[in-house]
Amino acid sequence: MVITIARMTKKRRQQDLVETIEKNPFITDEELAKTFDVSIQTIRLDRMEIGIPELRKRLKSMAAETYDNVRSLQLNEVIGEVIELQLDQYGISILEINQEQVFQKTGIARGHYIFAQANSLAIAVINQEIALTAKADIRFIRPVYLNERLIAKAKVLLSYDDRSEIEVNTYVGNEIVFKALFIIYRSNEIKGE
Amino acid sequence: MVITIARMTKKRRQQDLVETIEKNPFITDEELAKTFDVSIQTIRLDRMEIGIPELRKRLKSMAAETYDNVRSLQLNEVIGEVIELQLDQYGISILEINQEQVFQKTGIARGHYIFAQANSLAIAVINQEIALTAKADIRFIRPVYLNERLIAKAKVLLSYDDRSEIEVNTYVGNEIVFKALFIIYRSNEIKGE
DNA sequence: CTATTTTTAGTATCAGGTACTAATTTAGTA
DNA sequence: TACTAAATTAGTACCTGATACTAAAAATAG
Repeated sequence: MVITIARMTKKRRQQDLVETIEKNPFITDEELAKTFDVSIQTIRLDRMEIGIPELRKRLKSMAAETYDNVRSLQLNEVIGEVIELQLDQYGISILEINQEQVFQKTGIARGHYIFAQANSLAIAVINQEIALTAKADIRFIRPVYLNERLIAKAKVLLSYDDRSEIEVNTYVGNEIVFKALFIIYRSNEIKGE
Repeated sequence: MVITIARMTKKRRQQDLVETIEKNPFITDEELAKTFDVSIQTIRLDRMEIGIPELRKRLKSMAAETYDNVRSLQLNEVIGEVIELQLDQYGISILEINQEQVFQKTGIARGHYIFAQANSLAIAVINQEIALTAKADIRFIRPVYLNERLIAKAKVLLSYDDRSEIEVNTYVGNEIVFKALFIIYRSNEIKGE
């Protein structure tokens, strides 16, 4: 009896291919052939069918993105990853503090990152085209260190016609490290004080 | 009489080469040869001597930058350019709002950039190894738009042993757009509330 | 006017492909 | 079970944008 390892279907392989290349756009056809255990021609046929460009073109367009600054928009939208969101009610986001976000001498996170996480979460919770921070009271309760994972929890306390009051508490584990109270306007015209 | 167009010196050409490639990293050796009116070999010798990698390697490393998030958040070190600084007294910084810092739909600057400018200026004014924001009251007085130039002015109001109170007002022209009051600790141990 | 530097020319080779033809294998079905 | 269609593999010629190298020609300096 010959043991035959069931071959992947074409469809499945192509789906996986997309994922693999997305995950590592630097991979060559040869390497792909090895990982999927098919010939290099199959990989190339797959790429053609799906419409994935060759390695060098992928790199070029990624480089162009860097150059054009197109990409940074995405990155800068929301600081931290929103993992839970009930519009107009509450939201949770996490942010792991990395090298770039700390003072080198102390390894302590720069305050504006912690603020940015809280602020962008608060904005995200407000389900509006236009939502602008008008006022904030904030407390940094204890320093946050490199590699700590910040969990920001936002809760809408009050909602008026034109503005909302949102409380954001940020934790490392169970320990609260930061508190903020935002007043966010959502009318077309922002009213300052 | 033969009119001879003076040939560029090697040194000069190599300087220009660096600049040209920096300005447009997507240029091939062939195109470079044409623009400098030398042979492709000369361009290659030049690149070797200077240590500029070939086009494809340049693109690859640019792509890697995108991928690695090295460029990541521009909320890096100090947000804004500090143009005046009297330690423990006052400071001024300017920040021009660009595409990446605004909401695409409205062209209005995200609040955390404005905060970040103020916060990093306040930290810069405190002449200490360790200076951490403990508390802040902030008001966004009017929205700030794309291409507006923010001028943040920080003034130390009070100084205690372990902390300072700093006021930051941010202007566009003569118009105040943002106000903040920071309490910044400068002892080794930060005391939260 | 020669010695040295600089530049150009040319060839072989490489990576990572495209584009194409043809053969082989596998799977579906009458 | 045999036939057919789909899928896969093999192989070749060619492409771009290079490296690495040798050698010759031209320009410049001493």
